[in-house]
Amino acid sequence: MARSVGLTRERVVSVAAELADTHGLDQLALARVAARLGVRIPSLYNHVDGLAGLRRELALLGVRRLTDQLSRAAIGRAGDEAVVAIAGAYRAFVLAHPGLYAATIHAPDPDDAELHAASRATIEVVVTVLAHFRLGDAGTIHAVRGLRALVHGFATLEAAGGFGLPLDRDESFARLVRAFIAGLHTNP
Amino acid sequence: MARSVGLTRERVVSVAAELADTHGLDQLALARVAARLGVRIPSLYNHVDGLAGLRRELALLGVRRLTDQLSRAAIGRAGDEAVVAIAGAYRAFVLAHPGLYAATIHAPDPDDAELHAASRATIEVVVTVLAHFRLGDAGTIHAVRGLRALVHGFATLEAAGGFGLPLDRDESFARLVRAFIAGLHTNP
DNA sequence: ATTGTAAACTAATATTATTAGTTCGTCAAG
DNA sequence: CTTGACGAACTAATAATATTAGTTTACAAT
Repeated sequence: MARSVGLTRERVVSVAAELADTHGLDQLALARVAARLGVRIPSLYNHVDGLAGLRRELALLGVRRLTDQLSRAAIGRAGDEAVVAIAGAYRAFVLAHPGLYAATIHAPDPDDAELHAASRATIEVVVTVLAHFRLGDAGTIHAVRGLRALVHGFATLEAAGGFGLPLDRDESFARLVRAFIAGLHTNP
Repeated sequence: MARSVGLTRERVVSVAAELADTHGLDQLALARVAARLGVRIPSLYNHVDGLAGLRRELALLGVRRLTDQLSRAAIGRAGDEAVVAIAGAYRAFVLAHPGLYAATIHAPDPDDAELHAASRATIEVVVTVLAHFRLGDAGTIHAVRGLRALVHGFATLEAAGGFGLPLDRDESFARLVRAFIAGLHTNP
């Protein structure tokens, strides 16, 4: 029996992310992760601090990947176009990785500096994009909150199957983002 | 030992709703419900179909209470004022009953006619309020989705502690809703 | 009085997470 | 080479949970 099977924290977290995306974050269990890796449950504790620790790792991974996607979407764009791009990228990320994204939402440990820094990096991207609208410090924060709320709300409802009627969801989303952008221009 | 302790489905669901609101829906366990009611776990099965059934009951209760709150908020109001009112009522409901509200989100059983009817009733209130803007059939649905996404997103992020900075959240919300309403007037 | 029903129970099973302690390669120091 | 420390994965045990099966008993209707 191979004593070392090449388990690493990266592999454990990666498999967990896959499972969370396909079966839902609330269905994530160490038992499934271990089974998928061909390993007994306690072995996971050598790489990850239990289920809570694993979920924290997922949150960190999710925030970082989201930041990455938003940054890429904003490259070479500015103003309205950049807002549309990051909104679309955010929505696409939630739909592609619903479990990983869900992990990023739950209120983090206030003492977790690493996770807080990662979250701030995400906000930073949006702040940068919205800075071009010259809304002032407070105005920019209000706008960041609004944009995030709107995209988060749309994407999570969509991922949860919350839009029953057979009407084009892309169109609904585009209209919502357009309306928000219009508001950015008319605000004091 | 009293053989009948006066347990009813209503009491079970009511206690569960309380626990879900205070400790989070994901922390809801039959063990806690039973303990709170001074009863053994299996006794709950006489009134509720296991944990899954209990969560379904919570979803139904949540949707109905939400519809009730939205309806009340819209009474005697129309146009912009009505939109502001139901948006505020929706947000207040999520903040006051985060667990109950969370239960209403998870994708329901497609065969659950009762739950679907209740959901449709909620949508109906919003449709009625937005009908005054004369957006057409499709336009109204897009607007309903947008409003719901925006309020859902803001309130759930807020409830999850997602807005770190010490800037007035009421103001952020008011601006977002105003921008949305402005969009309703300018859209084709 | 009797009998049926329903509510609550005990007991048993399965799944999960967690901790403690064990085994056994591997690798580096002597 | 040998040896000894370390780490990765293990077994075993414990606790919490949900669920099901089968049992008891109060109460109400006949």
